[in-house]
Amino acid sequence: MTDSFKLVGAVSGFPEYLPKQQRGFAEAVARVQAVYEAFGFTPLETAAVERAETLLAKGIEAKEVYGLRRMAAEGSEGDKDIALRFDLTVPLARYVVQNQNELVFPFRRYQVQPVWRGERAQAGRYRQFYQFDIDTIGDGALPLAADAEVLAAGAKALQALEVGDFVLRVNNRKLLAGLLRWAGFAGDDQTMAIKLIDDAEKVGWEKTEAALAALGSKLSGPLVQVLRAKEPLRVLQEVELDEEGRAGLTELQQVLALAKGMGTAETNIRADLTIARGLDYYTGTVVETRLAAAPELGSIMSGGRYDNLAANLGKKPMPGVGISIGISRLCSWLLAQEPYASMAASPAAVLLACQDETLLPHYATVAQQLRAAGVKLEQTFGGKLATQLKNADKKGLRYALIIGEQEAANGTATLKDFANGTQEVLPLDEVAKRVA
RNA sequence: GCGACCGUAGCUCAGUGGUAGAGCGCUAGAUUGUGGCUCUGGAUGUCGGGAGUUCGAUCCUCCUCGGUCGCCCCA
Repeated sequence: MTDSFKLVGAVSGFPEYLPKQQRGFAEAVARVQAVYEAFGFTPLETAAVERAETLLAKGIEAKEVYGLRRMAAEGSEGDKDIALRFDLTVPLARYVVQNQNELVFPFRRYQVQPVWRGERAQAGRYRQFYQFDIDTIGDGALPLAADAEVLAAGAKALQALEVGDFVLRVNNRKLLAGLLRWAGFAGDDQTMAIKLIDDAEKVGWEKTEAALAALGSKLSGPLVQVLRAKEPLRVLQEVELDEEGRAGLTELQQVLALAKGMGTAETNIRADLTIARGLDYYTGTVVETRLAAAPELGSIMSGGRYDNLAANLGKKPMPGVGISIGISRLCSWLLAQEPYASMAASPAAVLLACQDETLLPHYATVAQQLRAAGVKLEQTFGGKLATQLKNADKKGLRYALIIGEQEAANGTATLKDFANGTQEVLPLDEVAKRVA
């Protein structure tokens, strides 16, 4: 150990995995990726940083955004307008506007990258975390079917992850706005009311109803009844909505019907008028998702329709719709579940042990032959055999190959199976077949 | 950014105003080419850092740094 640098702990809120967990995370990512590619979403990565101006354009709180500068930057010396992205949607909007002549619309992309937020770290809440997003961006117009498609793809992704029961709770901002106007909220009061509704599950509906009344609604009681109704779409027939509200209702009904038509199970999706979403760029469909097995995680997949996000950056309207899986937070629970929990720390299936260091040239040949035959094989180069085997078992390798003087001389190997403790001596060219 | 709690072995933690312990892990052996189980032995600590009180502080006080949880916000 050198003393040429000072070793200090990892920074809180910037999680790092152990090998086994990292493989679990990679597995989760691969499963989601496979689903999204089946829908034709194409992979994309964007830069970790954006211009601060771009990030802050949408009324995001500046205190949550990390700025970037060189340690020794002086005065007006560059880089001070650069900041780390806090989500993947805003960078996507910028990317699409910038490359609109090269892209084919509607543009479907998936993106799994870290984002950064300047908050205090807590359980399942990090300052650096991965999001796994899909979005579809239209050129001028984007049909409602695109909303349904991202919901259906997201639901399939969660199934592929084997998260158990879950529900996509879908609402529509236009409908919610109409409903709030019906209840007497307009302008800033409407924004406040949305925040109150967003908080309701945490603080309780009684308090929320009182707060809504205090905010000036004569209809806070009926409003809460409608919001919480078991079958909100039926109850809404009784409410006299304005034109925008009715349009939102129609959109919501269509999106649900289309998503089900695209294969989303009846039990995995439903209308929920209490879903509001904090971010103010949503204009239509909004969705949050909760796991039955882990409700404490909150929403692990959320998103919605934003008709104007890209319009701020370019001239043409570029409506988009997308959902984001909070895969770091999800994994804080998921990696303790099967099949992730019993995942091996090593990707290798076979340990080629070193029984005798003078045989290393022979081992090298054997290793190459087995890898060429498709065997994932890890080698040790010395040490006690017992320790080699112990470590291989601990890392989750299924087999060990032991080759001593005698085996080397007659072209065989002892194959040990950790799963049941058995072992047998085999000709080398049968080993690959046996461990396949 | 605000509030509460916590910092003792690699990890999880116990403990006392008289300079420290358990479990797990690590390691050696029982078991001379063989892991997981069992048994026996061994190593490991600036008791987070600094200052103060005291004959003496890991323990009491203050400051500081770090962590956890809650609020805000959200994945």
